[in-house]
Amino acid sequence: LRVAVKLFSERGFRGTTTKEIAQAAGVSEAMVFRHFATKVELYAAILDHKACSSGKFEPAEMAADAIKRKDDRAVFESLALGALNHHEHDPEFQRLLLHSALEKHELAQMFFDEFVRHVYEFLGAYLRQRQSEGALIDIDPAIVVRAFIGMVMHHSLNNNLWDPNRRLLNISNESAAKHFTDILLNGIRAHEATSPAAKTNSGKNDKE
Amino acid sequence: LRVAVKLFSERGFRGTTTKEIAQAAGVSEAMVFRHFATKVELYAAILDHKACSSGKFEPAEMAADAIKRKDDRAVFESLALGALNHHEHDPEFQRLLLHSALEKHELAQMFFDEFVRHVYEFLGAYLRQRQSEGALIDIDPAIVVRAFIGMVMHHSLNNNLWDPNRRLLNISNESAAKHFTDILLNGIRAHEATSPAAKTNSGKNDKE
DNA sequence: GTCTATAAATAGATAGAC
DNA sequence: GTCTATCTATTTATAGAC
Repeated sequence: LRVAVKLFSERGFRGTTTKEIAQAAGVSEAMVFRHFATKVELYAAILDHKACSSGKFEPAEMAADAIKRKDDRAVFESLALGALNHHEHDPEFQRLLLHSALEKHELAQMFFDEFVRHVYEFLGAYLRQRQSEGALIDIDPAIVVRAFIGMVMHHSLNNNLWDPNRRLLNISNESAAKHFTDILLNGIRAHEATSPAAKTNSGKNDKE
Repeated sequence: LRVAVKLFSERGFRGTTTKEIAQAAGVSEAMVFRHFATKVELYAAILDHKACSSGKFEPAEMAADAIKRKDDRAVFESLALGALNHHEHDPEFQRLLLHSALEKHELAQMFFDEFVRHVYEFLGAYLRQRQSEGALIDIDPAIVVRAFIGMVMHHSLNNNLWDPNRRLLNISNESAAKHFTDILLNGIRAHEATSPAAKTNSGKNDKE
């Protein structure tokens, strides 16, 4: 049951045997096939369950308050923190999703179509509104969403997959969410605002 | 041979059978075991070869010129474009790497330790230098590297894995590299520079 | 070098007793 | 519900002829 999730997330569908699942669960292999007619049925049930429980992570609701206040920083920071915490609390989900995406299971596509597309539309609409208000520069909102989700997801991927000991970067989710938001909104260039007179004396960077 | 790379990248190690490889290559299964004693030996040879050929993608060299000129934009843009083109030209590599990372093959860890760590040190050093010169804000360089690599890698991952038809975002690698660099360096907020008098009249965002 | 045939182990799945 | 025993197909790997 729960142990099947763990094994599938670690070794993928084809890499996990029904015998291993039964053994790890402390029952006989026959028991597995009592509850699920086939191995794929078991896998589908797991992906289904995970996909549903990930629905709990509702971006629109999490950021609803910040959006009403038009607090760009809070919008992105709360979404990033929510995603990072979600991935840290349930690292199996990301592994399961990656495995099923690589193995081209339909559930991965379903997740993408329903969840990811939703985020793009949702955040894209907000960005368009803020652009029309002159608060944000003129740039394809989809690129902004791609960039921000990239920062967040890649950070989770590093923590869960590549660098679990966090040798390259070891920061709290709060700090990561804050810094990613800072970068997205303000970039990393030293702003002229901090030294107002410097605006014209940096001829090196021709484009501002 | 070449066909084994394709199959392994599509279905992973355990998901690919020696029979399939032989069949796809147009030879008998026995031939596979003539050239490679075991299946893992074949897989290791492939990962080894891919790891080496990815060494061709040398970040330090690609951006050397831009670094000498201290052209931040060119540094990041050239690295991003190089990575995006590399992934587009050889999508199998990213899939192979992900599969081996999920399956915890040592080659994935090796790639991370040697290549990724290298990029962090290399870009981190450059960022530190630019910070000391006052060109960039005071932020942990590792976070900046994580954010930028995140944008680039996640974009490639979307193109190769999640959204190969590019329904959510369909832009050229050149455009993606440019926009990611823009965001990293300047953020997406409308700058006061474009309307100089506006500096104090936006009391909404308390922190600048 | 290449094949057919086959061994040995393991996979998913079922039968039937308790 | 749970088990042991077993079946069938597949998978890795080998033997030996051409």
